[in-house]
Amino acid sequence: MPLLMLKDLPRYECLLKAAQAHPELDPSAAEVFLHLLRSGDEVFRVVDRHLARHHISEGRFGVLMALWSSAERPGGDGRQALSPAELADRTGVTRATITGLVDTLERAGLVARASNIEDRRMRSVSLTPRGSALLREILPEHFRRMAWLMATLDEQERVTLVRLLGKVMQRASEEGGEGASGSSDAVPLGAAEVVASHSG
Amino acid sequence: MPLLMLKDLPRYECLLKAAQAHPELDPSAAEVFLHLLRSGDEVFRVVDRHLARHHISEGRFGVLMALWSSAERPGGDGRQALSPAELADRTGVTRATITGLVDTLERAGLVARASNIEDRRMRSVSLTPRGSALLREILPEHFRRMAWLMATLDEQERVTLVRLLGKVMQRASEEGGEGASGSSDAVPLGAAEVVASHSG
DNA sequence: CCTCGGTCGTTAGTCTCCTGACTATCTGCC
DNA sequence: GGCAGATAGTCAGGAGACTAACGACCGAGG
Repeated sequence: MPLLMLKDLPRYECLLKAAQAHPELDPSAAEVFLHLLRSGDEVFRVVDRHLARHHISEGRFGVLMALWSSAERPGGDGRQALSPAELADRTGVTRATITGLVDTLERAGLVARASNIEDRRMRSVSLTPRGSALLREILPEHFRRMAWLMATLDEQERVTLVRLLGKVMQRASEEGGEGASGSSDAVPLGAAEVVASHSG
Repeated sequence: MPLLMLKDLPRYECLLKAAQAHPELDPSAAEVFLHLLRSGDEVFRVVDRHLARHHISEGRFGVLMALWSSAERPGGDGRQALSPAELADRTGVTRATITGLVDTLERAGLVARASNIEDRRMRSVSLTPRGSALLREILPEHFRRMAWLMATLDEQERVTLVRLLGKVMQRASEEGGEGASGSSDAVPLGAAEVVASHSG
């Protein structure tokens, strides 16, 4: 995931200049867009550097966290078992990817697979004691890094940031059916109108 | 890059509950962190779906944009040539990765390599007419999508968002030497103190 | 001249993740 | 009972990114 458009963000004046040649370009929108991608990437790297020291990749961590958070639920303390399909759903990757991730984690002794008697297609994945131990070792520092990163923001700023990001995020995901409906190459929805009304 | 921790963000109450068991966990920091990564990912997907229709990946697009933005500079109109090392620097990937990306782009006829007479180690990469044409075809929709995504935010909100993201981004990148200096497994800087003063 | 350190682009090998196709299994309808 | 369709997990192949190492080349020093 390391790599986002241009490394050093263009100055705003450059965006303004580019907008003259490209009427579709909304300079302030572009600025937000670039800042968002860039800061997400930067923040990700900070925690990824930590996880990498334990040979945990983003994907692996996602699986471990999914199992962990399901174990923290009201039920029993050690009953954390999810099917690969559940894991795929919660981590947002395909089932095929989960197979590979679980393979690696299983080889490392961090998770275990078990068969399901009732439905023989299904398998359940659960944290081993070693997997739990690793998480207990990793998470404190992981949490510390999140807190450290956000320490520049006061509570009010955090609330604002979450609210604004939420608006953008919803906008981005609501357009999920764009590839299936609108299709080939045109503007997904009424995007052209929105832009026109905004820039004109 | 699609995949970020847990797909559906935990509710704030869950974070509060988890914080009881893990004193290092700052709930509001974690919420910002998760929103940031998640929204960055979501936003990225929106533009990536568009680029993918033209068989342009994130990395390829980065190279094209670097060449394009260097061509838009004060100099001549068609003189857009950068060395692979320059491209690596601007897009934030290694020179080895650039070799692969340029290979693909060259095979597709979008860029061309040329030798440098003065320094025979160097080669210059430039957009072909076909590459320029593709960009002219792609960019309007690309810009429209950025504008559409941000259309939920008014100018004031955009300014605020850029400012807050800037603070986090700077924080994240200033810690760049963290792996080299602090090293193996401990807290990078005075992170523990920051957290303590924040949560206590 | 010519060697030495540094830089350039490339190659080789590895890793993660994705897409698409495949096999095994369950379920509902005849 | 037996077959169609959906579903679960896996396999195969590919793209992108990294590190480590290489051969080619420049520039400064003896």
